[in-house]
Amino acid sequence: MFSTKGRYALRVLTDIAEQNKNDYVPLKDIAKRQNISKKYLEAIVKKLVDANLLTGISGKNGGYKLVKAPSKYSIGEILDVAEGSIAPVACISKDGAKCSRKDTCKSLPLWMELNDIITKFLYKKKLSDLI
Amino acid sequence: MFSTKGRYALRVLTDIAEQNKNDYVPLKDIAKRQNISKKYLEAIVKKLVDANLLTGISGKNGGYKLVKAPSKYSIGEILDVAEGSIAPVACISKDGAKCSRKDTCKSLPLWMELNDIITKFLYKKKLSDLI
DNA sequence: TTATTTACCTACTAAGTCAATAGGCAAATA
DNA sequence: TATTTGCCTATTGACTTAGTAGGTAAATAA
Repeated sequence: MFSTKGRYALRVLTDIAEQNKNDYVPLKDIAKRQNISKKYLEAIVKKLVDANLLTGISGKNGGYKLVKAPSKYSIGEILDVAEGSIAPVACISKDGAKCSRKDTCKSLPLWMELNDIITKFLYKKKLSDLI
Repeated sequence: MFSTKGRYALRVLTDIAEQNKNDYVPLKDIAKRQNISKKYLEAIVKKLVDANLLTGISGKNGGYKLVKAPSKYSIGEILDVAEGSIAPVACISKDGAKCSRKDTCKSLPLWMELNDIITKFLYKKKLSDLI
C-alpha cells in the first residue's frame, strides 16, 4: 500500500509543474499550497533530488525545479524513488532476492506477473497525465 | 506490499488443497510442512474460517478443510480476507472513503485505475492456478 | 472413562515503520 | 549584512508486523 511518501511526492511534482516553468519553487510555498508539513516534505524531496528528478538551489529566490518536461516523468519512477520500491511483495524488491523459498515457491510466478502488470501501468502513466 | 498474512494464507490453502480432499488437515501438520509458526498461523486461519473460506473441527482427526473446489477460490478474495484490504492506497480501501481531498485530488483517478487493474487480475487468478 | 488430540481464545512483546516535529548549519541573494 | 532558502541529524508517539505464551473447549481413540 502506497504511503504518504509516494503520494506527497506526486503532489510536490504536480505542484511544481503547475508553477511558472522557469522559476525555482520554494518548498515553503509548496507546503502551504498542499497543506503538508514542510519539514516532512524535505525528506521526500531529498530523495527526488538524489535520484535526479528535481534540482534545488539555496538562497533568496531559490527552491526546486523540474529537470525535464512533465511528460517525461513516469509515475512509476517517481513512486519507486519516493517509496523505495513499488514491488507488491518483499521477495521481488531490489534487495529481496535472498528468499530461500525462491526455487520452490508456488506463489512467486503470481507475484512476478502482478509486479509486471503494476510496473507496466505505472511506468506508462506520466506526470503530465495528472495535470 | 503484501505481508505474511496474505502470503501465508495462500500457502495454507494450497497445502490443504494438496492433501487428501476428504480428510481434515491438522494445522500442526501444515505448520510443520510449511515451516511456519503454528501459533501465528492460528490467527490467519481464523480469518479464513470467519470468511467461510475454510471450516475446522476439533478433536482427534480434526483440522481444516476447504469448503469448495480450489478452482472456485479467487486469489483476490483470499488476499482481501487475510490482509484486510488489497487496495493500493488507503483512501480507496473500505473505510477510507473519508479522505477530505477526494473531490480535488489529482491522483485519485490514477489510484482507481490501478486498483481496478490489480483487483481484476487477482480475482481472475484462482487457487487452482497455484497447484 | 480417561488420555490425547485438535481447534479456538486472550494477552503480551520486540522490532520496525509512519508521519511528523525540532533545531540547527550552509549557501545564495537583496 | 540580513534574510531567505536548501540541507542535515536527531527524536517522538502511534501503529503494524511477526511472532510467543498460556490457556480452555470439543471431539475421538484407547
